[in-house]
Amino acid sequence: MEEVERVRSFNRTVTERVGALMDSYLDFGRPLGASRVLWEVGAATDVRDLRARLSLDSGYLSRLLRTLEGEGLVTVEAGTGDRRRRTVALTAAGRAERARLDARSDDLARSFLAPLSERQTRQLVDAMATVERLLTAGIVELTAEDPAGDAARHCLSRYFAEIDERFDGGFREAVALPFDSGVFVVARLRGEPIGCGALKDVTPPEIKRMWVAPEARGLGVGRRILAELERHAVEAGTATIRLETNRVLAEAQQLYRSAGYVEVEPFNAEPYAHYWFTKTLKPGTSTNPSRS
Amino acid sequence: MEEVERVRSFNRTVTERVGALMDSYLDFGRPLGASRVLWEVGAATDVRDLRARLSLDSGYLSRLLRTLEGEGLVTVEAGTGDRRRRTVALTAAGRAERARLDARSDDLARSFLAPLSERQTRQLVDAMATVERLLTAGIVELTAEDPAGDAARHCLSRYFAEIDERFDGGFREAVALPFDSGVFVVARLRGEPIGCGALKDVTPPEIKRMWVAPEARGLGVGRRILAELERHAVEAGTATIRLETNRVLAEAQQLYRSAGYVEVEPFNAEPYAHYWFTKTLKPGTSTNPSRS
DNA sequence: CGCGATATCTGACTAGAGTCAGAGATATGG
DNA sequence: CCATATCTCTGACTCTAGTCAGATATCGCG
Repeated sequence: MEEVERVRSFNRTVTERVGALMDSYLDFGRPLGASRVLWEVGAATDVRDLRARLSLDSGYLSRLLRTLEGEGLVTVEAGTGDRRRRTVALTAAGRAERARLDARSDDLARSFLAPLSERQTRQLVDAMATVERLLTAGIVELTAEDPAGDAARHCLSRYFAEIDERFDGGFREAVALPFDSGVFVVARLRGEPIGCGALKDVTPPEIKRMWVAPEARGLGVGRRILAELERHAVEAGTATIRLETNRVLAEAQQLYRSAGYVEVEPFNAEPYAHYWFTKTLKPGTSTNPSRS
Repeated sequence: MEEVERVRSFNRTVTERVGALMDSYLDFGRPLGASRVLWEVGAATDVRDLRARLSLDSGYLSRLLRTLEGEGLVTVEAGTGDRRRRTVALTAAGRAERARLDARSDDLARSFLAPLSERQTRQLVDAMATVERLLTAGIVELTAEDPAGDAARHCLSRYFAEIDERFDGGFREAVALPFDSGVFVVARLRGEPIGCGALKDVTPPEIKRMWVAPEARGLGVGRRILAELERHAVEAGTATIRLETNRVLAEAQQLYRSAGYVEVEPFNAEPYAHYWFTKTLKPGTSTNPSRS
């Protein structure tokens, strides 16, 4: 079967089958909207946050909350501090109802697995993980952004925290060679920044600050950031690109080697580096060519 | 991640992602119901069939057809023969609209694949095929039915037609040893019979008429039918079960061998058989134990 | 305090999706 | 030919989901 046909067939089958799950899932004599709210309230939440998370109209949400309040499942009270914002909390009955919803959802997930042999179960679960991972990978977006912006600073602080933990002897930004100017690329998943990378505009340009959030690893985001930075370098007319890395970052070295970087003698005095790499760029070639 | 949690996570991610596809898919300024009808009409169809396929209320479907008729996309005419039944057909405009729908659906399937590398595309497509196959396998139902019933006769006629084509020298039912009485199991997928198998009540009992529709192969249906027949044999207190098969049915032999059947000398005069198998049943054991 | 911004709520409205009870035309068995 | 069943259609209705325009309360700031 051809690829596109395969995807369409998957969509049909899965929406039908999972749709059936969702139908039962919501079948608590309560509209779907109300169930979704009940689910999302979880711990006490601001109405404002709820609205953002479920992207509901304020009037609509208000009415849904009135319904749930009427059923004695939630309480809505003016928040502490700002008394315009109101806080929703589950009552005991609400928590019980939410637990029922949870159990029901478990049951229905189990109903997918029940008719299968153990081997088939393993296959299905593995394949589901792969599909989920790759569908998620597909919606990661890369943008060149201001390195001083919120998203960039957020990524950098998580990056520095991580390497401070992983490097032998920790990491202090002031000691490392800086990324001061050049291109800064941020990867986002559903708006949330989940990775970054920089191309420092020295001659030849250097890759710096490559990082992918732990929860987004395995999606090929690092490879895409690298390819994007290389593209910028090629556009700027560069023939060579360089980078250095620490010995504990095994996964990064693996990425660089498989992307065609070769190890060279140290070309700078980066105190946190153990390996130095270089790659000769051919115009029109990149690590992960986009397809037509 | 635990299996059930994995399935739930898959459901969330996929419904969100594929749901987005469906939203655009239906976004033709036309309600979803109308699009679904437009899609299903395809070649000319009885209104009655359409209703069954989409499981719509007759009044509702009637109204949807009026809408499409108003847009000049379909024609509804009294059928030939029975003039109560009406026949729906696409007009030229309707076919064009359907082609647009089709192209749009292709585009959106492609949008899933576009950001992925070739290797990732292959992985995704493979994993989707696996998920689809195993989710479908999960809704196959086995029931013991009257061997003279519609479903059984339907399976048997397809079975005989298939082996008539595959056997060297064809197959004639009158020449073969009969299945006259015993248990007849039918496998159904969404109500459609897609496989069968029989347990002839001789001593020891014999497996006969094992068949799975080509479109349902690879779902483990044969194995389940076999296990079900063995279960019946065990319940009837039998220690041994026998069967014979033709040399061209390689996949069947593979199934029998992997299910613990061992080849023995011919025990009957079945003219279409080349191999004879037997298996000793242990109470409480089956080929594909159901899980708690 | 007054002003503009923010957060929530209420009322009025729309559209989609579907149900249900007949009505009317047509078939089929006796 | 008649009674009964079948098929489709129309009209009247419900429920869910969601939008939009204010009304009201509260906050932060000058």
